[in-house]
Amino acid sequence: MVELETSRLDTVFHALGDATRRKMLRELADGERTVSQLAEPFSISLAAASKHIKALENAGLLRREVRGRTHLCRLAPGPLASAHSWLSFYERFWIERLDVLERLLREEDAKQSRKPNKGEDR
Amino acid sequence: MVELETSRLDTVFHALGDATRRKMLRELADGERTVSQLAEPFSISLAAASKHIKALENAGLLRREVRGRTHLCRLAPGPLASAHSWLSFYERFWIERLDVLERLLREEDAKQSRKPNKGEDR
DNA sequence: TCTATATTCAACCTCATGGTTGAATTAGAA
DNA sequence: TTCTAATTCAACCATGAGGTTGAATATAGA
Repeated sequence: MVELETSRLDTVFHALGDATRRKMLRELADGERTVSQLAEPFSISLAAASKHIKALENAGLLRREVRGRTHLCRLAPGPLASAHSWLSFYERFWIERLDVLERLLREEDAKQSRKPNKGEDR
Repeated sequence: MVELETSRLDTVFHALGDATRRKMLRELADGERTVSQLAEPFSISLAAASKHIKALENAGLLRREVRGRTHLCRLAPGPLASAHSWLSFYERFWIERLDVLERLLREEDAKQSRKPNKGEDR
């Protein structure tokens, strides 16, 4: 039970580490899709697409409702929120870097305005 | 050149899809570490740890500075920001769900306060 | 210069992944 | 009932990932 969270993040990030699956998620963001609709944009077999969909389902990123012979898939955003919040821990690092960048630009700016305008009209 | 961004996300999410590497990043969040320092908490060979570190480096998540015979590693947050912002696109979906949850709880609450206090003193 | 330390390299093993194809399953439609 | 459509299953293949061990490389220190 202790490592359940960890392994969930494993499967989520693993699922996201494939462009095909990310595109499928993007598609699901626009609404429900059947398996064949999700497979259509890709030049892979239906069986391959079915495996990708199962990977998303295992990661908890997709829920399916079987309606007769078609499977209706929809986005399940929970694990995306988890991944997002995992990443948020590191937010201070990139914000810090943006701050440094901004400071440097400001200094450049100050230096420029102290100099006589050199070759720029307007 | 077109698919360069996509493949970068591939390697980033792939790198994050392994608990060992995530723990290494977490360690780097506390400061610079050498290769052996990063490897120390894990019961794997140094060569294996070296491969993990290379995976992080390939994903752009880690920069290394060779200082004599030791390699100083530090966190490179840029790709984390990219992954974070990729996920942010889906933010509305989980926020939506939280809103629904909140509404349901509020309704439950209202129902409760309309009822006579049933078995709760205070 | 010699030795010990930090790290990578190369070769190898095992298992998972992503793909294929053809058959099986299940449900709509005729 | 029979045909067709939607999907999965099973078997297979090639490749890559993560692990090992032992040798190679390069630098620090005596």
